[in-house]
Amino acid sequence: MWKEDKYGMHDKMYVATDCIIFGFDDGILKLLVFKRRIAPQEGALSLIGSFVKLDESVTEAANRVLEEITGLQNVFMEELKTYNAVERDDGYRCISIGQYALIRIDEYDKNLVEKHNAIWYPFDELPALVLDHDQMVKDALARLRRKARYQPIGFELLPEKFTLPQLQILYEAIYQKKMDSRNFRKKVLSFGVLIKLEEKDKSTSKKGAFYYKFNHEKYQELIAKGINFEV
Amino acid sequence: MWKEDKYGMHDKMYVATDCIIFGFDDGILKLLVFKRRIAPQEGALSLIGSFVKLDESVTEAANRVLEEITGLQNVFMEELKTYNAVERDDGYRCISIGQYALIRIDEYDKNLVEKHNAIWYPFDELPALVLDHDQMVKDALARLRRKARYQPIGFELLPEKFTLPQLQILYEAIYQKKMDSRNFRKKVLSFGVLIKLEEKDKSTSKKGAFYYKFNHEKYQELIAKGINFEV
DNA sequence: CCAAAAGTGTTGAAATTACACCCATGT
DNA sequence: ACATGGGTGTAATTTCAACACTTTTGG
Repeated sequence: MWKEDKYGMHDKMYVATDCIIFGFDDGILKLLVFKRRIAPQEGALSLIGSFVKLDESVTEAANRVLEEITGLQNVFMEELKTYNAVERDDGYRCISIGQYALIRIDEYDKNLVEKHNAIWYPFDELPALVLDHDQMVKDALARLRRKARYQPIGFELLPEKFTLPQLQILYEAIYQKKMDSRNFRKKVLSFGVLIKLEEKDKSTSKKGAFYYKFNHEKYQELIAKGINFEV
Repeated sequence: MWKEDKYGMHDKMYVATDCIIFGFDDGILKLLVFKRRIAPQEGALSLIGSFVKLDESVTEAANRVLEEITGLQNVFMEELKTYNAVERDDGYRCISIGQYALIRIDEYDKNLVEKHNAIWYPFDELPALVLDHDQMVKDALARLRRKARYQPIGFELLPEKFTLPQLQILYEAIYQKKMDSRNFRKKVLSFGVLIKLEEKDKSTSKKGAFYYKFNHEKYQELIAKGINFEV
């Protein structure tokens, strides 16, 4: 099943990956969690995860579960850190690699999510999760906040077309503080990675707000030059 | 040997950790690498690492090898990322967790280092390393640069007592660029986490430079308040 | 007395913050 | 006509970057 094992004298263990899946909906940051249907811990909430198989990388494993549950591919996902305490899992020695993902909540497949007993929870209503998953969520949120300072990853959480008020609300949700709309616009537009569209979103006001989209090419250029995207 | 294994149907693999060990000596950033004494790849250079045992955490494993080779405990060490490509190691499926460490090069145990066939290499003379260890070094350096921007980890590389010119040379080595000494001092001192000592270091000039030490308590206070240490 | 490194202030530019009103439109 | 959210500019403050000379002292 696998090639010769030259390290036979050493210990092997399970390697798992757990996904901290962020979404943004209705002005609120949400997390996709999973309600166990079977014992042990039936009904308990956990992150979505999987054991890593011998013939897949950790990233592949995470993408596999993510697609199973949301139907989405090519989601923004990044390694957070490993959770490797000896006693973290009472099944057997198992380390888990936390990965956080940002998904566009308008794109995921509702049926799949329901079928897998997964639920979007607003962050501030999040109940306790199994094992060390609470810590993972805490770490992921801290990472998201830090990361959003120097890379415009906020866009990963928004639909293809979004308005500046939406973007601002997202950043306010991430940082948990109000921002000044004039300064926010000035800053965001100064990066030069937003393309203003003709179309307006009239769903939240009479006047309507212009849609923008993210200019990925321009962004790559700037990253290459080492530009700082702090908001 | 271990409690009941409830996950028997899943794959197990080796988990290793590799340490990217930074030192600072003679105004130069250096890396501690290890020359293999036995086949395969006799004479090849690699990072210092170990398999993780069932009864130790990854951090414990890394501290274990680090102490074995340098004699040091309580070294600054932090997880970098995992290296988990399916084919990264030709021995067997094995993921490695990279950890980078900063050590005070005046404190390590020279005899131990020699005994283990380890060598301090200046960064810009570093030859190729085995497996994906080159990538690990590259990632670690990038992380060090980023991290040094918002946390004063530079101090971890210096002796207990250090002078401002030394500190500046270190930062210049990390960022590979000259800095203005007036601006550098102004900035560093403005953080308020340095304590000026009476004593002077006369080893590099007739006039002598005042020693400083790092105020850990004050630093913790500031971290708690969320202060930014960008240099 | 002089070479060599340590130490020190000021000024202009740039970035950041604070702040308040008009606009467009569906009802 | 009015309520609602969208959109805009300016002035004060703070931060950052550039810049050159004096001090100390061992040899």
